[in-house]
Amino acid sequence: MGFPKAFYRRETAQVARDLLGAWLVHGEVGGVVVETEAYLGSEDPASHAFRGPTPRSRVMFGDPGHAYVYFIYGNHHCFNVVAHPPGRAGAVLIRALEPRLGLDQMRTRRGSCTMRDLTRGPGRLCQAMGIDRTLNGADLSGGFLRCGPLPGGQTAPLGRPCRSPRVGLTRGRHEPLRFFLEGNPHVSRGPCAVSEVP
DNA sequence: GTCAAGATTAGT
DNA sequence: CTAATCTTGACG
Repeated sequence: MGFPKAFYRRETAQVARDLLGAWLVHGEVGGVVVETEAYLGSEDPASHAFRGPTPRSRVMFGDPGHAYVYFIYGNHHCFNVVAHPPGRAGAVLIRALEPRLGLDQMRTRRGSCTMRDLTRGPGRLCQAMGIDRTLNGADLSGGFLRCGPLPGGQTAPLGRPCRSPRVGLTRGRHEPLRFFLEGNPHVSRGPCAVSEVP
C-alpha cells in the first residue's frame, strides 16, 4: 500500500519532511528515503514550476502522488514526487535512499561503486533503481512504482530529521528546503543542518 | 532557429 | 576544480 492521496495534497515542504523514512520501491529494487528537497510553485525561483506550466513542468501542476521525472546535464535523471495543496504546484526531489531491496540488481545497474554510493545523490539513485522519463506522470500508489510507509519488518533508518539549504542551486539558494536524516551515511554531501525539525 | 544554463557526476 | 553531454525554455 502507498500513502493516501491526502498525504501528498499538503504543503510541499511538509511532505518533503514526512517523506524521510518512507519506503520507495520500483519493481524488484527499493529502499528507505533519507534525503529530500522541496521545490515549490510560482514563489520559488529554483523550481521548474516558477514560470508557470511548460511541457516539462506540467506534471508539477497536476495530481499529487504522481512521479515527476526529468533528464538533466545530458546524463542523469531526477525523480520527484508531485506534492502541493489544491490549486498550487510543487514536487519533492528524492535525493538519497538507504538501499534495502534488490541490492544485486542495483549494483549491476550502477557498475563498480561502493555500497555507500549505490543510491546516494539523485542521479545515482535513478540509475540504481532503473528510473527514467518513461515513469514521468506514473501513479505512486500500489503499482510497479510505489511509495508508502515503512513496512513492518524493516528497521527505521539512522538519524534525526534536520533541514538545510538546497544543494546545487544558483537561484533560491537560501531557503532551508532540504530535509535529511542527520548522521545517516547514505545522505549526500551538502550543507550542514541549520535546524532540526519535529 | 539559436543559445545559454542546468535540482549532477566522475575524474584530475 | 572541471569536463561531459543534451534537453529545455526564452527570445527573435
